[in-house]
Amino acid sequence: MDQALVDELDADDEADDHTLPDLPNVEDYETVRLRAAPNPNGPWHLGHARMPSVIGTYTDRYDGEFVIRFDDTDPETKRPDISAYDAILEDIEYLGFEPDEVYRASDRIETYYDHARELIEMGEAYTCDLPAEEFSELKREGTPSPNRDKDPETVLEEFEAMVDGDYESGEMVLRVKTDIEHKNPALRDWVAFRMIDTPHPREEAADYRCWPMLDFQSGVDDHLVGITHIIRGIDLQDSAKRQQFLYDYFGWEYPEVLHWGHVQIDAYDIKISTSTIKELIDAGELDGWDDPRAPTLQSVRRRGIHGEAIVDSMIGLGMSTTDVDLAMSSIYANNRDIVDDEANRYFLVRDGQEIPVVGDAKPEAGHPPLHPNHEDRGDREIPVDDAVLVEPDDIPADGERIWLKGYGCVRYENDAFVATGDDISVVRDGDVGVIHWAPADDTVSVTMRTPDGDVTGAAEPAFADTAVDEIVQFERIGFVRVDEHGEEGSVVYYAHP
RNA sequence: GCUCUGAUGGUGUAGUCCGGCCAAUCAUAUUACCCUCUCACGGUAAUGACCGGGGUUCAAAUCCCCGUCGGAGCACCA
Repeated sequence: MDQALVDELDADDEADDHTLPDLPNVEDYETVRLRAAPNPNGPWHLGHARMPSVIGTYTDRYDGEFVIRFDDTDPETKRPDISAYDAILEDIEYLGFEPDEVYRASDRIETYYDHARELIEMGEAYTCDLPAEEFSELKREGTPSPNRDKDPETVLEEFEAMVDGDYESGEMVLRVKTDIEHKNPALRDWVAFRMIDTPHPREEAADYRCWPMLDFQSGVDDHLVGITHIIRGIDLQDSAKRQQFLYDYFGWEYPEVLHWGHVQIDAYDIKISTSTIKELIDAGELDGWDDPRAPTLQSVRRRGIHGEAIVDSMIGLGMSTTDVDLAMSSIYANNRDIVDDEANRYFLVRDGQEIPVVGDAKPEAGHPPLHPNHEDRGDREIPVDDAVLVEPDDIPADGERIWLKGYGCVRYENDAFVATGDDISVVRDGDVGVIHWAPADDTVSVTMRTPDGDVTGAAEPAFADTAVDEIVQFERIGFVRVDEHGEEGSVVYYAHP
């Protein structure tokens, strides 16, 4: 490799490195450790890809470590879906990252209990049996709960009763003492543990009734697991401030923390939320998480979009705290970059109209190339017997010529194509348009599943040679992923133009 | 009501900390043209933005103030 090329590559690397801002104070830590903390309530939608994309990119940059922690501490309202744990890990793998460690909060309940006990002994937490609305009222006016001054022994006793499941849901909580007059009401004496009657779906955790809230669980874990930088959404803006009280009591250093806004994706009719998608699947309006109409990672994966294309787009969003709209066209452009060179070309005729081909100048077959930029890959062979299929919109006016790509020029006369014998110069001169086509016989029937619904068509015979999982381009239509070659025909998933 | 937080073209982003090199970067999008037996790829060009108003300054996207608009939290959700 010559020096100029090396320099150029280095320059490229550098440019890539700086698409995301540097993390703060990385030099203060031996190893940068980042975590994604998903709630496993379903497979991921497109928006979820941002966290692993950014974290994975940072871990690569700093040679750090990537931790996944399932924050599955609400068996009821955010009930985990038992199959989602693996589905999410697969989604991460699809995006091209491999977590160094995987935790489940529901495995670590005893640890949270231990820290709660410690906190109680320090006198910094109290059990509170006030109904939620009543406490909320007091909090608004900055009045402490009457339970706030209980002595630690009583608190500990009552907390152990919580742990033992002696209370019903709603009867008792453990609150962290913060500052009941804090100017930000969101920080006043927040709940650390509450009772939940519904058993956790994971067998290992099914016996617990006393569950930590996110701010407690996540705060304790981030420290214990050695997270150096926390990246999270603006919905958790106040979390760090809440958890800071905990860190102060325990004498811990709070990790660096960054926030970002929400991501919306254009181009989908469906609302991008796990629960909405789940409802649509349950109602039978979507075939599953990988339905091409679903805004999920499983869906775009099946459509042949590389995880890398998604990661690139996510990185392009940067780290701003404002809400952002991600255009699918950005993902498509990235993907086209990746697949165009490799994707061989084929013809698919949708809604084909059969038109006889006549004339002495009629070739026996068409031979379009597999790839216009790679002659070495050779040609396809499309035999023509008596007729071809073309798309209705492509049929020229009576008396006009059209070029059947890879085959030759024909004139449309009396509902038939008459071979003219013209050479390619008629196309180069701009007199004649070029269209794709298929033979009338021997085609492969194809169902193309798209985000806008299914389309059927007939593909040229050579399409049968493609492999399942291969990305090909149907000329003048777009890129598709071959999903299945079945008895009834083939199924492809449409990626993008 | 209280508390955070933000605002650069259609979209995303750089620049904002440390004012001048910013008549504002890059990508995407759209539109033309070139290339081409695809409406792909590649190439060229065009389009298009500093939320508003004051102030400080020789000089403001950048600093200050006031508005406007947006997002978030004040859950026994994550």
